[in-house]
Amino acid sequence: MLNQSPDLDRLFHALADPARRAMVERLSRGPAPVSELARPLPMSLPAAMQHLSVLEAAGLVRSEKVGRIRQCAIQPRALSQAEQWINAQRREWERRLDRLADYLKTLDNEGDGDGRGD
Amino acid sequence: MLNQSPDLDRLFHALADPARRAMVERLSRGPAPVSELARPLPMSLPAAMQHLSVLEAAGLVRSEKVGRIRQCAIQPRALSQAEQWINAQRREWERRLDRLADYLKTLDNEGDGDGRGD
DNA sequence: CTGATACTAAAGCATATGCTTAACCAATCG
DNA sequence: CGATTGGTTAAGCATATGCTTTAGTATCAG
Repeated sequence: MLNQSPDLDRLFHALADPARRAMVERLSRGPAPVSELARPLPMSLPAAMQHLSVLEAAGLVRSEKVGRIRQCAIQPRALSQAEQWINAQRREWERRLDRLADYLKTLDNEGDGDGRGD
Repeated sequence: MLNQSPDLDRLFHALADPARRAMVERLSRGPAPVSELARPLPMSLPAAMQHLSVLEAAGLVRSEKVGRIRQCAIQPRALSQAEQWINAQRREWERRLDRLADYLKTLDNEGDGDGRGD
């Protein structure tokens, strides 16, 4: 029954850390080298690199080495995958609320002594 | 500089596990008792309870004990908080792409010998 | 009452995560 | 050339996570 989705696992896990979200937020404003992503973070450069590799593994960031600096850029598609899952859930419970409303309306039409289905 | 958001931390972390997403997917279709959430999962009931408490801590699920069963229901607001963060990022990089397009257009209007700013 | 059901609480444990420091490599600067 | 900058790798370690089993506590059915 378990709808296995290693993609979503990696994606949400990558977004679950403030340092990694800060990197994504920075990259949403345009490409940047590793050291610029790392500078505002309260940790060593190697630690920041590890966060970056989590983002790359999740497909959220792509990077390319030019000279001795590594330019990083956001990969918008990955983010929309997460959004799609969330939207799917919302559609589902909205559908359910609609059905519930219909049902209550039906009760309202049929019986008139007691409209409470609680 | 780090935009601290323990809410988003908990939220995305809660969604980063297939068992927990399966619970959310089930609850999107309507309320359910703990044991029904746990049944399809390849783990013991206590393990499932721990996942459930992660979902509750993230505000994704609310539960109430009635008699000896605990009824669980999804809490749609939490999900939209995650969605909002994702949307904010998208707006940001779309804005950036727009600015970039404008800039390129400007170059196209001004100079006509060489339109490459690369 | 007795026993089954549904959940809960606690202890223990294997593995994963998130950092650190130290050492290293490659590109650029003086 | 040697020194500096930007990045990378590896080892080590403290803590967190994700389960397990065991042992409960209420609730409800008969």
